[in-house]
Amino acid sequence: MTDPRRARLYEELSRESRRHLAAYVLFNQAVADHLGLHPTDVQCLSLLTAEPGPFTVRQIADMTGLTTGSATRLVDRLERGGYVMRAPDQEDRRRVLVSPVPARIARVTAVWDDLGQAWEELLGEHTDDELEVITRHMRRAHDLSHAQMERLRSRPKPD
Amino acid sequence: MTDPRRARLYEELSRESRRHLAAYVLFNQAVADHLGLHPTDVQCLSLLTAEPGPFTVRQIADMTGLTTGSATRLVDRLERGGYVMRAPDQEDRRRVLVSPVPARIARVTAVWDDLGQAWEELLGEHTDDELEVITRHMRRAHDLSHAQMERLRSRPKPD
DNA sequence: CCCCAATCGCTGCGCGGCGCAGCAATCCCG
DNA sequence: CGGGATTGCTGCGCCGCGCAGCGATTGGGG
Repeated sequence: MTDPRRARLYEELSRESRRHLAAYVLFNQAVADHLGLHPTDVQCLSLLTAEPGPFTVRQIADMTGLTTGSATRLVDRLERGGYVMRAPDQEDRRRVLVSPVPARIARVTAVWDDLGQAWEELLGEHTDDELEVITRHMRRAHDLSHAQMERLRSRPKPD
Repeated sequence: MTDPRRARLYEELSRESRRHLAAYVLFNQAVADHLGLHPTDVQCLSLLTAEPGPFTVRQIADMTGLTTGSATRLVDRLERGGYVMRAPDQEDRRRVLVSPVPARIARVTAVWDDLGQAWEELLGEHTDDELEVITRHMRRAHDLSHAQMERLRSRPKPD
């Protein structure tokens, strides 16, 4: 059951995961400082560009974990900065479709691409199989985090 | 050079990484809400428990990316909540050593351990080699993020 | 031995992101 | 056609955060 070697592997992965995530938070903050934005804004742009298609304000709120009110303010900032555009949805006139502005977004992706090369060097040392293993783990970790988060939200708080 | 299959693997890993990181941020926030803390506080506790030994306020500031002033306030909150203890450093009386309070920290780790089981199930489907691949990737990604962050900080801002 | 620069942690101050509650507009369904 | 649900927006207050400055302490150079 508790193979000490496996336990050690788990422990180490846990540790590295925390450090990795902490580093990401710091890195995200550095990018935000560099661009004169807020970490939330950069995070939002990352999500907007990760998947295609315009998003509604509500979708952005759900993705970032803020309320619709704060999401409105977030889109306000991004729109004022020229990073996104608002457009009314003809199908449902209550909705507002938010689309990234490629020309402006390029300033952000330029920072990412700058590291992209270093990233590719890092990934280049992996075989196809290894990359798939990592990717699969990411996806499953994402699904698990998501499920646990929802479970956590629908549970009575201690205190 | 640009093997389309490799390019697709990179693309997919990039996408999953973003989603994974976004999910972590949301999950971290959910944990914070659940405990009545702030995401920063939870993040700090995660780092405090990831590595042993007391930390100075400055170390905490560096780890979390905030200023020493904000780190002081952070430690204030954690101390008021009973999660950490302050202790003067005899060797250097300017410093203050911050140590986690295990009994109180247990409330946080309890939340994590609750998912720990699901995590082990997830990890259990991997072979030892695969786990090492993932761990190694995490570590190298951490190192790269850290290096890129420092490079980003010591560079002139656009605008 | 003393003096001065550097470091550490703490504290007012103001900014601004955020949640909350309420709003009008719009859609959906009976 | 009417009532409830949904969407996005807006005051309001809270509070985390960076900034600048403070005293205390340390280490090093003259």
